[in-house]
Amino acid sequence: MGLLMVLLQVIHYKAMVRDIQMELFGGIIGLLFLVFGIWLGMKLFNKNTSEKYDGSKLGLSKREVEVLELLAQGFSNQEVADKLFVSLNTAKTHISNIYTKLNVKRRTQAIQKARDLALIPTPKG
Amino acid sequence: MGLLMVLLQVIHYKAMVRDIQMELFGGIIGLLFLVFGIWLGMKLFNKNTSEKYDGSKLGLSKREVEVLELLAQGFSNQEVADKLFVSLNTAKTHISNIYTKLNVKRRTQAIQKARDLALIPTPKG
DNA sequence: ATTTACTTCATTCTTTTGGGTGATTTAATC
DNA sequence: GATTAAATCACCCAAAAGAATGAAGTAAAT
Repeated sequence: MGLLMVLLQVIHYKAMVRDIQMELFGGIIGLLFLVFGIWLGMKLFNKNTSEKYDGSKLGLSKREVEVLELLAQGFSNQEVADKLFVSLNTAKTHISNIYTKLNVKRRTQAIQKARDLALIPTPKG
Repeated sequence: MGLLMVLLQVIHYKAMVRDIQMELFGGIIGLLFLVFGIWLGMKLFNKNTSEKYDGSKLGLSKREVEVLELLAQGFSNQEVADKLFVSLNTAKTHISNIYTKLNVKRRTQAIQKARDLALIPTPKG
């Protein structure tokens, strides 16, 4: 009878341990699903947060590519300046240099060319 | 001894049932995390996926869509006017009306929105 | 016939954009 | 230490773009 009691105790103990493991396991699974969900959400609805676009071929600096992306998002010179925390003059200088390097005359053309050269993300993907 | 065997069988059975329930529970939790993750991913990486628009046409006239296409090709107001054989003033009027109807402030935004609404062909596909 | 929508053009005015030049600072490189 | 590339900002000027009007002709629909 004592042996039986011990046996039952052991079974009970193992069940408890498994419960804890189960909770841990469930938590990990949950986390994995969370990560996967975020990744999936990103893929499905992405606007490409961070991917490097190489402007080196055309001598575009990283700052200029940055400006280019803002132009492509439809911002005015002043808005670009604000978003980069620089003066309007600075923004205009960057933009002018971009036009020269891309060999275009207007911002709409610059946006087109930048997209065409894959210097900036495309609207859809 | 027979009673003991039965007892063990019952315990084992209950553990199995609980295992199944656990798996179900874990699956549900996983799904919830998945949904939450997707939602989070959407929130984090989506910048206005789609904006509800009135009708499919938004009240844009044939001529206005024509102007829109030229804008999207990077032409200046004067160039648009020339291509349509109208005066600069007329082109500007059309363009202004387009901005009003599309509810935008700049031509770059108009181009974007027009593409987004598939009012004009996209550069790629 | 009257209304309605579209297209056309004009004027006036303000804002934005673009071109050109030059200067300063900083970081990296030689 | 000198050179170089970036990034920053300023000033001036001209052109383009945009906002807000009004108006006139035309074609289609009611």
